Amino acid sequence: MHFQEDDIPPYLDGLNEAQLKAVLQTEGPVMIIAGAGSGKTKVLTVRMAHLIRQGADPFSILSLTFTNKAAREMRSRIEKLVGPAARSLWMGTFHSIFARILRMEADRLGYPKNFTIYDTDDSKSLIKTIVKEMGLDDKVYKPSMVLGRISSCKNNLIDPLGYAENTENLLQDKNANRSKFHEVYKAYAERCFRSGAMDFDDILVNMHKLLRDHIDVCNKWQHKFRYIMVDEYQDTNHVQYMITKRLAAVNQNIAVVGDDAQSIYAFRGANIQNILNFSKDYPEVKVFKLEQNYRSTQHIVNAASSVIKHNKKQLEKEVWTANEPGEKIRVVRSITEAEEARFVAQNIFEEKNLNQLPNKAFAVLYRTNSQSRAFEEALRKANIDYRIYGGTSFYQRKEIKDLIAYLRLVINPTDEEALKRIINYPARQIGDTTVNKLVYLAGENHVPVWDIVANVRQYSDMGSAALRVDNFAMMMKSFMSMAQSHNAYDLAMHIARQTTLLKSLYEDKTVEGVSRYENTVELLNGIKEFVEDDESDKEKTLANFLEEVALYTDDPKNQDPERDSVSLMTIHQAKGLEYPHVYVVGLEENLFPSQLSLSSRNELEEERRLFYVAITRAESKLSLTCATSRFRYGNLTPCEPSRFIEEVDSQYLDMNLAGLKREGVHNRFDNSGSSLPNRFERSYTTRASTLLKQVTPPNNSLPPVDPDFVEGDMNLLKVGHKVQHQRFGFGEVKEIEGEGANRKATVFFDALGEKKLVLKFAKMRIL
DNA sequence: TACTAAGCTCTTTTT
DNA sequence: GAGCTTAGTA
Repeated sequence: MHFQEDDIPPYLDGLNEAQLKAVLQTEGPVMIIAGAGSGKTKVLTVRMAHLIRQGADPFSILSLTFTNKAAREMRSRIEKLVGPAARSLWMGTFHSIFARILRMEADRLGYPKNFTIYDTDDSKSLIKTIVKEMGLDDKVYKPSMVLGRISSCKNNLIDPLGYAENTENLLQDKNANRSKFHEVYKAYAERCFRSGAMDFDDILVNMHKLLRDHIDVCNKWQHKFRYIMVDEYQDTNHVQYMITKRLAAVNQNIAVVGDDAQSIYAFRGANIQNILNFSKDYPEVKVFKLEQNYRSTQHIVNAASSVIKHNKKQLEKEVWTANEPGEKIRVVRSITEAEEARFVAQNIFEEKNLNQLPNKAFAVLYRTNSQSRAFEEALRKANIDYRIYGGTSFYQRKEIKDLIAYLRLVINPTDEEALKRIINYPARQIGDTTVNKLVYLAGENHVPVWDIVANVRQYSDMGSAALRVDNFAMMMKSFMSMAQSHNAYDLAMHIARQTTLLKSLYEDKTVEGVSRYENTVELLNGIKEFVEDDESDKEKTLANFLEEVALYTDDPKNQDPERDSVSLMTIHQAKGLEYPHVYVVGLEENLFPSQLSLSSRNELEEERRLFYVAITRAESKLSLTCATSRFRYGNLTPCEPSRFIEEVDSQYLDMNLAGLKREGVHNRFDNSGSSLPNRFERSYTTRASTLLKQVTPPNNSLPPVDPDFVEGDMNLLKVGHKVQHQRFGFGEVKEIEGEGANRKATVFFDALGEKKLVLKFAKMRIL
């Protein structure tokens, strides 16, 4: 299709040549290799808008993404282009789209329509139960390890039978002293099926099975989806690859978008070969390369290229930008993570005021979720609003999972994990002994545990416990019948009241108790909103709500676009996002690159791609920060700067800005052997009044804390006292100054080695 | 069966 | 440090 100059529809305005070509090539297989910041999302959304404008039925367009955030972003952008028609698109994550299809076709696979989706906790709990039942050593068969192996089997479409038939697998397991693994896998699969439950991987595996084994169903969906688009194709794993290939087999209109330099999900089975081999699968493929970066300054783009070129495996690609050179990348090294966080918070504060920027212009990116703490604290103290993505989400909280377990059981009584969670919560005198018996009977009779619970007396030889189990069953049955006639909110509220869940949380006036109560109320409000939401065309059933809870793992509180806050997230979550100012923090060897990633899979290249993703999030200003020591597992450990800092071409780096210790960064490269540079003899000050919270009861190796000291009277602290500080470990008081609550102690901490770190601190315990 | 204190283990990224 | 398990007690 060709347009005259003045003929170009307005929605195609502002596309460069490569982007326009990629948009207009709507038929046949298309591969778009899109460098970071090259307008990939723009191309995808405009392409969909273009299809719709050309008369394609939105219901015939399937667009798959990896994260909910990406799906949401894309939906809102398309809505701006084509209006409400965007709602009819089949757009979402692999998991949410396939779950939707599987619900329609569940009977074909022998699953109930209301099948449950097990989250990682459910899966691990089930594995733990199975390992216990089989009498295996739970030190060898650790739930996370077992689940990890099961997951990678599923991602490669190896079922329990196929696994057990492969002698190589069995030999490998035997050598690793886990020869029963295949039996655990088999039991796990059977148990999930019996519970009417799919785990995350099952959603993919079963989707594949559905298309493979049911030709009529496969045919239906193949014809339905005339156009298929896959975002982040470099992150697809084998089963995802097989599904999309099959779905596209009839129309062959498949467009994949990706960047091999941003492949960061090998740990969950992503196969970079999928994108590298795309042209082999579709010889007539049209390839478009988007190489102009519109997002970042020259310094950032060039720095990113200078790092990624250390990787061997990559597609040919030259990312460039016409943007300003911009500022150099700042490198900052602090003493501890707390100081690192304070630096970032203060820097955000200054930049904000200097350049009149909103909070949402800033993002702090880290390798692991646990690193968020220090930054939360620093930002809170600086009075800067922030939001944390990921980590323990709202739906992972105990009180939320408890109430949701009731709802899950109502919808799908065969859900074993939900049943086990609540059968004795709140306590109703049904202990482990009874529960184990029920589960055992279920296994004996090859029925779901609920069947036993609902008919205890038929199976019962358990005396008075039977009465209590029966009462529980009666209560659940009343909820189930109520579900027929009431909406999700009324039912949830009824359950929360009837089970005294709400009341007991309300009566708990501890800080945690209050927050648990508030969370539960919030969940109820969330259900109410879901029920009353007219926007979405989805049915307002409880089953749909539970599906959202299981698959939309991001915190609903984080989705308010109006809220002006600094974003804190892992680099994985930052994929596809961009911010004017970015701080990539915790750049220390063994943390980023991660020790585990290097030792278990030797994935330095993937870690480097992750670093590449991190720095290409920044539009104009980028800071790389690290600490010289960090508390890990409760111990203060020295840290070396990440090798990735070294890999950035130094002409793009500014090592002399605020707080930078150039010689600090150089220390590692000097081979001086010491990880703590001399210049860290400096002082810290904290008010004595913060002490109270920090005094903890003595353990057996320490004498009791002086009660007067607990009262906050610093006068008892004398030179020579041995103290313990929560961050810096053990040390000795060298000097005392000031009076009362303002009294300061200068302490030398031995944890920091020969190099003395002098602190003025009151947050400590006397030994 | 329920509750508490002490002891042990594991630390990555996501749907 | 946190989360979980175990042992001991009510």
